[in-house]
Amino acid sequence: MKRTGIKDLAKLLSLNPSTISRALSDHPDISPETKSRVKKAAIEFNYLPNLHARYFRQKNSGLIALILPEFNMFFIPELMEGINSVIVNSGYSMIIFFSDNSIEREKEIISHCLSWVVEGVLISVSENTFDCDHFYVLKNAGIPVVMLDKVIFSPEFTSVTIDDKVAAFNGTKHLIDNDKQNILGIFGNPRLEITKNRLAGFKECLSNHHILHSDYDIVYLYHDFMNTDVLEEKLRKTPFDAVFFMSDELFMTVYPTLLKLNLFPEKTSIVAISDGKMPYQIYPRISHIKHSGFEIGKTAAEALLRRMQGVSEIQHIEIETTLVSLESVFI
Amino acid sequence: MKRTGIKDLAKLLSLNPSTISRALSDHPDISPETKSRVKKAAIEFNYLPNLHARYFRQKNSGLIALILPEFNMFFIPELMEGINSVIVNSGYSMIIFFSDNSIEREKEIISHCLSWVVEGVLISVSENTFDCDHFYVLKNAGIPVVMLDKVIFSPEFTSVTIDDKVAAFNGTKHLIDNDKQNILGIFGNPRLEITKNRLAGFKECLSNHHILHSDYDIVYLYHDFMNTDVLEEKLRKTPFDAVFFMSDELFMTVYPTLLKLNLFPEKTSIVAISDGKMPYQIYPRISHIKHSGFEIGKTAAEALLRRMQGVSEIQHIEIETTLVSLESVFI
DNA sequence: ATGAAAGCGCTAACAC
DNA sequence: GTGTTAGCGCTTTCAT
Repeated sequence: MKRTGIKDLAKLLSLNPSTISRALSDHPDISPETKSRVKKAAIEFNYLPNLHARYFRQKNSGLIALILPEFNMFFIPELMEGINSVIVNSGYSMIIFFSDNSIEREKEIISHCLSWVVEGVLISVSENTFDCDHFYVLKNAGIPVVMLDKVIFSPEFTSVTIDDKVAAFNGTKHLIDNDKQNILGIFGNPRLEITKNRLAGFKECLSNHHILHSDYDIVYLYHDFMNTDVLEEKLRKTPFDAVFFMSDELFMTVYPTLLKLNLFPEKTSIVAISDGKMPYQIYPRISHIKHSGFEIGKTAAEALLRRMQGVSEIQHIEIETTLVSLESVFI
Repeated sequence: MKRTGIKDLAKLLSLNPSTISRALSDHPDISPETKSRVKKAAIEFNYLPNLHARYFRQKNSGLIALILPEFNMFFIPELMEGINSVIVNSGYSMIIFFSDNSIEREKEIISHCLSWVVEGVLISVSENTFDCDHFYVLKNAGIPVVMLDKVIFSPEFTSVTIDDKVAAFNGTKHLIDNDKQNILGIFGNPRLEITKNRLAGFKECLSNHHILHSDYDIVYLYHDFMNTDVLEEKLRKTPFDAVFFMSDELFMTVYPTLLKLNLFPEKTSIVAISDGKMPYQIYPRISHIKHSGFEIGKTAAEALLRRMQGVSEIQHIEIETTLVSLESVFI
């Protein structure tokens, strides 16, 4: 069964296709009576616009691309929910790609976005992305880009993150306030902006409290450097009384080791920067610096829509985090 | 800067647009030399096809729609990863929608899919969807539909789930095998196929082991019936020695209550049907029936591609689950 | 092996 | 307030 198009409606109502088109899009020129006739017929004959034809003609696409590096269970769903909450009523649809943490894949996807004539791009960059060079094709094509969560700072592109440095500072401070002195910091890929900033907050807090380097240590765990054996060795040898995790994922990676060594909860206090779900899924619950994936997604999508509407200022937006202190530092 | 189109390349190489088009798509008529000239120029001048124009002309779209009911952190990322793993090399792109568990939203989205001329639909139905009537517009338009995870059984549409009944049976059996007799079953929306089947497996196992109704109980927790107070009352009054959860989400909802009442881990054994991540995020770990969201997504996407390629048989595929027994029933 | 020309469904500039 | 017409970028039939 062939689907009804504007032409078909035009024939049925003895009107010109352009009149149908205008009536359906509430063009002021068209008389109310014609409009209602057309709309009635459209419903009766199940008319649905062909968006490819429309967007092709209009030289846009109604599409917003979301590019994600991976399938992170802690963050992605909330992030997407936030994005969706603003996109759903904007008339845009969301086309989604996964870069699998590969910069090459990321470049391919960006080409694909151009082929799709997307009108805006939300991207959380891959672990192996260290500059924004490959975004310029988008910029040059007039397609706004907003980075979120995993970002590269650049004066040319808007980004939305949490207040990484403050978050790490406050988390570390919470440990110190609870009389912890030997602190182990667990961080991700040190080349990422997100890691640099959280690390800076961590270190600044320690130095503000006159905690010397001999009394803290840092381990980087990421990708091909998931060497938990080394970490285990370290945990066995050094009597850390607290561990700071820069993320949920890292905590979850190390958590089994902490249990295995009987360090948690008795001997070691823990603080993590977290989306606020994980801390309630373990026992005992842990204090954490709560950040909201939903807020990041929402804010980024709003910023993108603004840029798509022509607002040209580049911003770096930081979403505030809050300390959630559960009874004691580790309960 | 105007983007290079086929016409531009044609002018540059003094060839006809149609020759360019054919060369780029490796048409056998075109001479190898012409092909390489064209391809070289395409790269040099950053030619990227306009997919709207192409698909519009070809009367298809290169799009597969994914319709999800909600943002479930336990399942969605794995599911998407499975789907993505097959779609990524198929030349199709994924356009994603969330129904927010509303049947009206679901219908709107289906219209939208038609407007987008999507070539296939993967759908996990909303909690308020009880039949497949609204899928017929897709079927009539020749667009294959594959349901996954949350499905409605229908002879007209393919579906992919886990072996719900067997999974629930085996989970329950594991509790009984560990000498548990007073079992509480926690289930979701009883109108959903998924709940019916898991419930059937649960009950069948109990009846096979001659456990009478006085020795087990069932609580439904879903959506607007998240009455954990009632559940807490029940847990307080009845000395259950085991709880069966039909899903990760339900477990996570009730887990705090179990801790609060000091029932877990000493007094109560737990089994859940789970994606296999959650059990390692709590302490102590729990035995579970492991199902793979990745497998479901992958299998559903494969089935969809097959149907898109013209294979017409409707199937109901069940993905096998396995019991993961952790040391004892609750460790 | 290449060119010419039509047309996918829709919108918008221009008539009247 | 409605009709006429052209054309978005691409593919494809038909012609050469």
